[in-house]
Amino acid sequence: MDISTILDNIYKLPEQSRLALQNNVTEIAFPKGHILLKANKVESNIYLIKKGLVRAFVDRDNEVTFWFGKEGETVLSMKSYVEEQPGYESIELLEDCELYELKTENLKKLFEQDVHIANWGRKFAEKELIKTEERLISKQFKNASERYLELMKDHPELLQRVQLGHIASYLGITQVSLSRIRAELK
Amino acid sequence: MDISTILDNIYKLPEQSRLALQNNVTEIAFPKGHILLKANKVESNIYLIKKGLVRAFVDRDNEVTFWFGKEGETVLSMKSYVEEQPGYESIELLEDCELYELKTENLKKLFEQDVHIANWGRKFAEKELIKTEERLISKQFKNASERYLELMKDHPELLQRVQLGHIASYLGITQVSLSRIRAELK
DNA sequence: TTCATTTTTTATCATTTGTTAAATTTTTTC
DNA sequence: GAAAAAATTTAACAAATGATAAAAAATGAA
Repeated sequence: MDISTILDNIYKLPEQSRLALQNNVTEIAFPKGHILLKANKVESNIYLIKKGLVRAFVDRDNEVTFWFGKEGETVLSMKSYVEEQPGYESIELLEDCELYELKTENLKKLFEQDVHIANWGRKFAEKELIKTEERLISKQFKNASERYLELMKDHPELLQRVQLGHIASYLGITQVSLSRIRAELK
Repeated sequence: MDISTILDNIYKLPEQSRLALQNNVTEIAFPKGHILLKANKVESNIYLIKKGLVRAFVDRDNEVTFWFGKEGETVLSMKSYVEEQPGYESIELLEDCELYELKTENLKKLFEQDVHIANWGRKFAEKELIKTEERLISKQFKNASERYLELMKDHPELLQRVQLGHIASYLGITQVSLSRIRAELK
């Protein structure tokens, strides 16, 4: 996926602003299994996914996956990005990935200088906010089985690309529960 | 709570930009029980809470409260604000409220014209996003009892101001479950 | 391919949360 | 302040999900 397509999908930018952003982007690739961002660390880059799949997870006694990112999506340590504080999540590559890397520091300078880029950043946060809020509501309304069916409907490709343990974690249930649910649906 | 304090708490604005925002704000009051924003409707205003308490809820077969807003917080129909589409939530006043009203249309013009205000809007969305993401993670890590204790710790005043049925809904459990949890904690 | 490792499923039992109904307490209204 | 209404708690049982262990299936390495 092309960098200009990714940027414009978030918010359509005037050519000049989009180029200003693109000029700060470098391409980089990592293999499956690589840890791109680490929890409890102030991260200084964000990434846009050109190709591949990643997951965000929090690791306390057990490990909880709470986000998947694929082509066109933005990978960042939310607390680092917003508050310049150590983040709660780690990002692991679930497939070999090609990424566009962008230094948070440079992005923040652009936010101050260019109203279009500031609005691009605003739209990015707003869209993520809606997605997160909808998931929170879905979690409160629906049982595990309904959430699984919803995920199958909205993101069927994830079922092909992600192992079920991570899917279960994302749905907020154990892998054993997910197996049971899948068996009941047959 | 003063409008300039509320605005600056989200993101410190230069005097001129802050005044541009303030000039678009009008004060308005509604009594407890009033429905400020309605689900399935494109809402054209957002509100900043000067005084009082509100809840956001989704109403399908049962009613789920997923957000409380108090002094200094921003009330909006997220889908209306971001996508100009009918929102999923209604907002009910849990106390008599004094509000600052701001037309979304005017705010969006300011976003295009003033880079500081655009960054104010960006920061607002980013901060809400972190709060929402932390709640989603909390819901996946913690059981009902732990979430109740967390709420008591982080927002003890809510327990005084909100009836337990709404708290239970916010925690994602039934009122009966919450009563049981409270009894066990004694 | 074959063996080892990892992932997924199945089974059993324990725990948590939901449902319904009734009792109790608190709040509101007259 | 008394009666009515609303909110909260308690109780008993049902349903959903978790925990643990073992079996089966899929994947990866030699």
